[in-house]
Amino acid sequence: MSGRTVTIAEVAKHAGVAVSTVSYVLSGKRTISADTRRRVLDSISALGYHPNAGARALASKRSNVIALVLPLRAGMHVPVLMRFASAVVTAARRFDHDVLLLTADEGTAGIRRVAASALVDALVLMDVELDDRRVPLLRELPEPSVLIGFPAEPAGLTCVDLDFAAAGAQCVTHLAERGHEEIALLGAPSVVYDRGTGFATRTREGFVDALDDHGLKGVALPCEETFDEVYETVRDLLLDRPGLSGLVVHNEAAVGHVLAALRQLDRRVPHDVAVVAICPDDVADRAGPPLTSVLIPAEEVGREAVRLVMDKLEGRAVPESTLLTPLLVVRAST
Amino acid sequence: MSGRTVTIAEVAKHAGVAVSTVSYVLSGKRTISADTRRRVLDSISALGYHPNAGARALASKRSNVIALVLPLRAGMHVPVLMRFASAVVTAARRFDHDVLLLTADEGTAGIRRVAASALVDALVLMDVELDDRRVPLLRELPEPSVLIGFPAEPAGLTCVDLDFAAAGAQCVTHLAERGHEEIALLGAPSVVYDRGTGFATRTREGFVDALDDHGLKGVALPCEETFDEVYETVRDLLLDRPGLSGLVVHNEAAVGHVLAALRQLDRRVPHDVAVVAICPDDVADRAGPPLTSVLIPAEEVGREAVRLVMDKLEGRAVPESTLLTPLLVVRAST
DNA sequence: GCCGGTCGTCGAAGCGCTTCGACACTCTCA
DNA sequence: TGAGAGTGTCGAAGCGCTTCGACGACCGGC
Repeated sequence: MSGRTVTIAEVAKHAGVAVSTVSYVLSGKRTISADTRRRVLDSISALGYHPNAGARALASKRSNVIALVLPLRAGMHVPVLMRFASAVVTAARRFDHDVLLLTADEGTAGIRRVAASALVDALVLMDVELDDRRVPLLRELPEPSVLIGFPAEPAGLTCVDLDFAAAGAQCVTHLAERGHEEIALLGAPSVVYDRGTGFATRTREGFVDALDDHGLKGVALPCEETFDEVYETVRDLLLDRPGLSGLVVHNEAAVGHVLAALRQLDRRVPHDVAVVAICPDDVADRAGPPLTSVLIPAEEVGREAVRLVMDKLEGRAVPESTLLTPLLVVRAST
Repeated sequence: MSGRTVTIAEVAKHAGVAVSTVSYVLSGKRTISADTRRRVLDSISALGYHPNAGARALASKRSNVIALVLPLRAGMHVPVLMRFASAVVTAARRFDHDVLLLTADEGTAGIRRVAASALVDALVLMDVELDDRRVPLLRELPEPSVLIGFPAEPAGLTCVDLDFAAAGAQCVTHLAERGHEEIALLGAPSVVYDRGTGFATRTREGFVDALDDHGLKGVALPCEETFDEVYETVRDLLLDRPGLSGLVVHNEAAVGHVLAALRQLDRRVPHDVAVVAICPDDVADRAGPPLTSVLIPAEEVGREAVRLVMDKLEGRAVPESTLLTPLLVVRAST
């Protein structure tokens, strides 16, 4: 067992080989005979050896750590973000990497710091705005990076996300097929649009374009997150548009309030008003009634982001843009 | 500007001093004349020097990284957890440390790995269960650790949390003062109690004990998170206990559903039923109506956890148990 | 039976930093 | 005035690992 910390030299002595041989067994960068490998591996587990991360990073110029930059801004739905984050951590481990968590307090200085100090090999950035302050920095950084989300000018970057425009359009198509003729999109809080967060804007664009394509009447509105504000928004919407019979909700925090408001306004779902949500599956499932929804494939996006960043680390070419196809699941609300 | 990466040797040459002098300027571990310090600092910013994290860790046996172990289990309210996490990151930066994010997939192996490889100097663990598999490991690890939450047997560990028993009691006291005679606690989902998560259990104990102290009638129930289940729970509760006029809700995900259910059952808040929540301030504020609540001081807990872990790293003695006093804020619901 | 080519292993040179002991000064006080 | 006690700085020895070049041993081909 371990008294003190075990070094590669002790493993080498125990196995009766050179230090470099142990290193090559571990990295597989040179061929090693089956017999020697066995002995080394046995010594490693006998002594409980763990390579020292600092020494490894110093010698190899690779820390095997990637940064996850997660600003946690106002109006963002945290459980969704954490799905992405969690998926990134899990995927990174598959590539034998760990994840350093960076929040927004330091601004871009934190990114610069962890990159310049070689604390991390690469970066994954979340909650990307259309005009994101981090983007110019990424362009000049030698470390590879991947964005989850798209800025306004994504050329030269590597971005991955759900195709929110297609998601917005798919909701419209679904409601059109159900025979609805006038519908509305309740989107993110207005602060999120003001900030120019890509996914909110792109959903709205997809929604509006699809209205035209299907010849539907409709409107796209931002939607706040307190019950009272949601109630007012829904009430006014129904007053203004008596013909409205379908609602697309792209706001995880408000979706429960929307359903409560409809109940209070004596509209039955889906009989009087059909509701489609864009949200994670479990949020849709947990609502009353369970909601037809376009799911946000957080696990897949996170996994893909890590795959891309690893490809870049290995010097492989990657596409600038990766858009995942949305999938609409029909439940009780339409 | 930086072409390649700048080393301490280049800084030393540029400033006309020895490498060790630069190091001492940076660490402050030996006295350096004001003049020399100036020159070194100037060279550092002229060259854009950033110490290499790996080299530093190797030489000093300190990585300046702490692990944040965040399992994200079922039934936990993620936005609340992320407040803690975010507070930990911010506080760690104050001490010039970064945060490595560990999730549950690897189980205890991940903890062992990052500790043994000296990737991290210390650990902060969240979402602690009464009988937590990580606890025995922590006891044998040479690296210091702090738990956010309390296991059943916290002796020998360092734990910090809101005093949930006091929080539960404080809600009862508040309702008693308002003249309520029969009340109920709607707590976490039953899976959380089954798992033996400390905070849920301790709130319930504080609640039940306080009922006795104040001579109130009452009951403590788990509470699921879908609207339909919440609705049934609330409806049955009101049927079974016609005299019930106060509700304590300790479940961030259900609190909106509880209010919606009460509306649907034609009970006005606070006129027919008073509601006190135990949740973050903004959740309480955003509800309809805004809720009297005991706030969960996530920022303070996170900050305190980091302070404790830094004290332990410096070899200072720390209390085994740190309980933060709950604070009840009166809003429109009582 | 000798030559070139693999294969498997070794030794040593760093990677960029911290830290220890040494040393030259300058003060202070007997 | 000289011993003793600071100051401020330097040089060198690692920290534990990866990687490069070297070098036997062994192989097949002619």
